[in-house]
Amino acid sequence: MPELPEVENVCRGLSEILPAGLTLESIEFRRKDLRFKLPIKQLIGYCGARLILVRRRAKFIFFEFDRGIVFSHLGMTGQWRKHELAAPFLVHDHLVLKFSGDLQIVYRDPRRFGFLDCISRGAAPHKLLKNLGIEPLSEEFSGEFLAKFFKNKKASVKSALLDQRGVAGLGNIYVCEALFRSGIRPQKMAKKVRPDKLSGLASEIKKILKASIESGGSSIRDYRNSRGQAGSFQDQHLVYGREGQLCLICHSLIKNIRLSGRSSFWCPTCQL
DNA sequence: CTTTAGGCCTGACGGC
DNA sequence: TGCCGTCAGGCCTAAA
Repeated sequence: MPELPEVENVCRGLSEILPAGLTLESIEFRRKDLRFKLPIKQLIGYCGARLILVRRRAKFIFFEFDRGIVFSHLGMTGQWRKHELAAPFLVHDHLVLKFSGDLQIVYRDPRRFGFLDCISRGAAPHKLLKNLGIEPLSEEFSGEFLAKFFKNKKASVKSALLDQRGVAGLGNIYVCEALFRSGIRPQKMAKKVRPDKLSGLASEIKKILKASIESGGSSIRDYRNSRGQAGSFQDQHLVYGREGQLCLICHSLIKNIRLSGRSSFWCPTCQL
């Protein structure tokens, strides 16, 4: 569900709800597993810890504490929401983090593709984090970076961009949109994309991510920020979810092909 | 090393 | 109304 702009919005919202310096007082486990079994003992070890900040890395949310990091991935349908003290729980409310000052946040996730884990001080790099690629909004992400990453890659440019080991944080929506806006067919072999198109691709990726963050992300179905609000960037999608409709640039019919199991929307005229 | 298929889950939707 | 198949913003794992 949530890609980089959505996760960024969740982190910003959580930072407002949870000011630095709060103490994590307890964790309520309403079930023992999400996508993976929860490391309950280790997580309980964070009770009493002071929160330093909440930030995003790729599509992960990092709760940084004085004694280590608790991190969360939202999968397809995960949400972190502020939870009022006496409020009832909903069926898919799985975890509650209870902080000092009666501030609580709840993790809700119908499909349970999300998960929560932690990395304690001095521990080996976590296997789910150690292969993460660079941030697309960083300085080092550029056409030259893509040229290096795409070199010798026989996979489609679409799959290559979804590979979190290269650029970390993109998902299906923003890859479809960025490829359209830079005029590249999703099914084109990564290594065969003309090098002069790669700086355009990198800059369209940055542009679209920033614009989406500003719009509060894309809410296709489930996504809500930590205050329960939907984003509005779906109104600016040019191809995603528009199969069979007219291209807004050239009026061709937008197509949808499956690439490595994912729907890929594109315009046969605008994308070469 | 690479790429692909299957699997994890629930819920919404369309066709019959 | 209800049942069934399909699909969904992610990504790990095993297999080829």
